[in-house]
Amino acid sequence: MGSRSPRYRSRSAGQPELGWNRASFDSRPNGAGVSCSWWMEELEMASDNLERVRHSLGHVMAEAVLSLFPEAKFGIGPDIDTGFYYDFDLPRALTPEDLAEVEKRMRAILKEGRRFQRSEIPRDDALRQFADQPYKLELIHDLPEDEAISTYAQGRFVDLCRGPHVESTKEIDARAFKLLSIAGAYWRGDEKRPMLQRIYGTAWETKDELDAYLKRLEEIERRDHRRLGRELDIFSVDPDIGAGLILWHPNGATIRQEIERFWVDEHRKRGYQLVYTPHIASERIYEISGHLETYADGMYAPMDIDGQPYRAKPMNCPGHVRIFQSHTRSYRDLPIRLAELGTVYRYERSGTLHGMLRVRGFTQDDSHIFCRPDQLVAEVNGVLDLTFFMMDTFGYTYKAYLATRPEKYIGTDEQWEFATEALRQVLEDRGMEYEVDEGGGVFYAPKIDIKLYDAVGRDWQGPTCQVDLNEPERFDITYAGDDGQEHRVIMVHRTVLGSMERFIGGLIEHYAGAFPVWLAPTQVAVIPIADRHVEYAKTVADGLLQASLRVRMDDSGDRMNAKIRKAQLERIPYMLVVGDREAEAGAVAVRLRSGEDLGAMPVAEFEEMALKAVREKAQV
RNA sequence: GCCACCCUAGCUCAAUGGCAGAGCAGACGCUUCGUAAGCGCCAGGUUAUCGGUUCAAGUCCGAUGGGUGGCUCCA
Repeated sequence: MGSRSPRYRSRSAGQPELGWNRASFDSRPNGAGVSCSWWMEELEMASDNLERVRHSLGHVMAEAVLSLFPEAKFGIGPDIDTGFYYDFDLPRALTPEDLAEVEKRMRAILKEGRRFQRSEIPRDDALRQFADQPYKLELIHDLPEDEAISTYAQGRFVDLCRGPHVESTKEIDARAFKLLSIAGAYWRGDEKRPMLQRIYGTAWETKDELDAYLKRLEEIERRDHRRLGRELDIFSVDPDIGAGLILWHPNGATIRQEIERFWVDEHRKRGYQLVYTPHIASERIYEISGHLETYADGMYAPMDIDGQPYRAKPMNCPGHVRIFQSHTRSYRDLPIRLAELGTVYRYERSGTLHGMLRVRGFTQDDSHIFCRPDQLVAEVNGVLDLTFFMMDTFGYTYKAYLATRPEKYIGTDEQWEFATEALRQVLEDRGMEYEVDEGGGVFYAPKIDIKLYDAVGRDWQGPTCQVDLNEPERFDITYAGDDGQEHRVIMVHRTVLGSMERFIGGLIEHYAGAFPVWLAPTQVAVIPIADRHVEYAKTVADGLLQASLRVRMDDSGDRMNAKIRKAQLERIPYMLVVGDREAEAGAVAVRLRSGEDLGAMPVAEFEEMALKAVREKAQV
């Protein structure tokens, strides 16, 4: 693909973008019983009133902080999806104890039943009134000359603010908010400017809603892929290997191999050709591609090979382009779809690294489709077919966005028009609901982005499909048309999973560690009740192993109950308990990780059932 | 990278500046058990690393590495 990767909105960044969810959560580790997302609706229903409550609480918090720190300087304090925050410049760092004290003072203020009073004041008065508040002064200076400047007063405390607010603090349920965390935040998001201290709070209409939200945060913590990754022995990160570099343990490697196998099969079926490209390349290729110009910050320093600078590969596209260009291509050859599970290395600032979700080396499921203009619509359609098929398989729901030309862009208006319309046509023809993300494209490409919603209703940046307007020019990629002339190739970049690291990290949370049978590192645990059953258990396990099931037989000295508990904690889909009765009958007693007891059945019957679940990639 | 905080056994956590401990996991022994933890015993540590203050540092100070929550940025 081109010089910039698709925009990703990290769900791990910022306060979790979560709404309140009615679904009750099962605290057991298999995560059974978590139902899907009402939360989006809940968010949309979040009334104007709730926004006013949240914003008003921001002011109340500001007053509480001021009473604690008379020298406090104020930044901004808006309401957000789940509450509010306010940025302060304070003489010292805040501690968790301060948070408790601020919260206490807020409750006292709420109790007083303050009225919020709006005033519109002349600019000069505003400048005078906030003379000792440099950040507020800056905000005032940036307001248009003709715009009225308004302030809100709640008793003695006055803040520059557009509003609106509740009438009185009596409208706020003092039990329905909570201060959550302290974080650094640059003034106006600019890292060259001072770093302020931000206090995040969450606020709801009622205490029940607050409790539901806090419970939801706990559920999300239980699903955290870093925690489950360690507990389920899926991956680790070792400081001596390096931050942001993932070690895939056998369990993680099994999951990854199954997904990669699935991915390879589906791509072959759909006419993709698989390729491999090297992990390092001469700098020359990145001069041609333009990455050295536009992506240098994301690339590692050059290494010297025989006096020539080489770089770790940050993108797969140049290699794919060169494979395409290794022959002259005729219009009859197109489309050519090159795909690679291509490992790339990109510099990420240390503070942004996060488990498997944000790393410095990762494997993209990358593909570049080289086609003629008249093939573009069909190709994009094919990409979406594949995309939705795979996302359905993993049980994600999704929403499509058409991202159009941004302010800064390269290429001609005609190119943008052509490419954007092709994408739009595909979405229209499919009768899909989609939103237009005006100006949300990358500088070299319009694109279709798919946002995924997981089992607890969180959104993730998912598949993306871009019509690259940069590299065909830079590399001068052409084919011979039926007129014997050279024509410019259309190049589609697309990824379905994104990267194996991020996708599987997300899957861990989506499934809460309880992978469907086809992905489960161990699919079957055979549990002999007493030592005399071990021999029979071995026979059963061997048989299933020969049938290509991933089986483990537990011949430890533990009691059956303990063996079951261990298997449960590992989220093993099937537990086969074998005792005298089963050995006698050539049967196994099947327990599912949901706790359901299917009773005894012949081994052959179980084998068939399990293989069917694998084959169908059943969501159990 | 920046701000704040954190780093004690594989994991989760104790220990006023004064003898480094527990539970789980692990090894071993006993128990042979019918759907989520049987009992006992043993082992496990240069308290992330390096340096400093102190009679004495897990504890106080500094640096480095790593992590957490954010900011910024992204697959």
